[in-house]
Amino acid sequence: MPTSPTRDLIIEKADALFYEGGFEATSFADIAAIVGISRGNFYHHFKTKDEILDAVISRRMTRTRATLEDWEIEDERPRYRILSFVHMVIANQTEIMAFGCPVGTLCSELAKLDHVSKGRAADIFSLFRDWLAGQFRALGAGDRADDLALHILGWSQGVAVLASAFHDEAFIRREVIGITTWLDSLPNLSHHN
Amino acid sequence: MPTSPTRDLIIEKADALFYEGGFEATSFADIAAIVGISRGNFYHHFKTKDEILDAVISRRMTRTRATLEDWEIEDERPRYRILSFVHMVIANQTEIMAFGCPVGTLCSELAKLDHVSKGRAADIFSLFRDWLAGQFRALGAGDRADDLALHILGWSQGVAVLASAFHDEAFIRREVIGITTWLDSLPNLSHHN
DNA sequence: GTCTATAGCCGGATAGAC
DNA sequence: GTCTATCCGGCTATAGAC
Repeated sequence: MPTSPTRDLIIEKADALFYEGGFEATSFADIAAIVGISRGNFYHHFKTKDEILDAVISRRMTRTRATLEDWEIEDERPRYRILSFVHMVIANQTEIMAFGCPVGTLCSELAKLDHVSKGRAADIFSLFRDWLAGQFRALGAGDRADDLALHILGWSQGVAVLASAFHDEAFIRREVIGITTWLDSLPNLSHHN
Repeated sequence: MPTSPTRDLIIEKADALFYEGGFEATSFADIAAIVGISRGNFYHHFKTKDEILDAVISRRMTRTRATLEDWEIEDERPRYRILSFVHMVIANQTEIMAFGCPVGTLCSELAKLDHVSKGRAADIFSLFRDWLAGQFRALGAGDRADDLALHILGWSQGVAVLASAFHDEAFIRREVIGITTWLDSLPNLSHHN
């Protein structure tokens, strides 16, 4: 896969525009205008709009992996690693209240479009899911680890959807406290990690 | 507001198409084709696409109110009324796994489009929210009633998002059991209603 | 690698006959 | 109330000059 500064800039700007305005509603002209190139030049880098989407998803996958690694480096205790995930909804609350979760809303849109890349979008969710399951396993959750991972992933998605619909910061904070309490109350898991 | 069989049919079909394919991705031609009328005739009933969206949201509001009334008639015990809400995600699991929640996905899309009707879409959520809060008040939740309503609404939204991303029926069932258990474990609430 | 110009299509919206 | 015909604009995508 070729790489160039212009290409990278296109992907970066497209990523933001797809998040803020949706994939379908974002046109080549929109991206070209923000990047500062002509529409014609665009096609030197990407032949179709789907190719850009693919590159955007790949970018998000790479960045997600990097974030997960950062969280692992920041704290070796699984409980705090999981809380790093949970606190994302507070760290990004302004964007979430405006545009929802970038992963959840992309999956929802691509599902309705029945787009070929809808599975790849869900793969971003899987990165979080598998990583969270790993942390729950480290906490001694055993076979329940994946269920717990899915549960906390879904919880955060619900927070994002309602935060966007109601623009309610207090709700976000309450739910984050709720998740933290839930985490500490899990039976048979160590409360000291 | 005028009413006619054709107009009603347009709204009904548009409602389904907006849900299954998204608002923006659904064209006048798509709706006209399914309704069985010409595009020109369309404009006799609706002057703009936004007018159709408005009518669709109104239809959903009306139908939601009717559903809430049905749940009240079916059982006078608040706990079972709340469970009627919760079991929607199982009753509609096929559609939810394919297209997500009709309310949540519409709110997400309109938020990104910064559409004038995004607030009206969120009003559908408010119908559920206020009704649920009423049930929690009847359970003796007092000031916490609205928080609990938002919590369970968000929970169901998270289930819908992940059910659609992962197409996982077992996950839906587990979460419904989880909500039921949570409901029964709420402190200071009667467990017999 | 970047540009201009343009093709070709489909979107929403309108006019006017029947 | 329903139709056909049509306009206009924006969209994706292409061709070809520089």
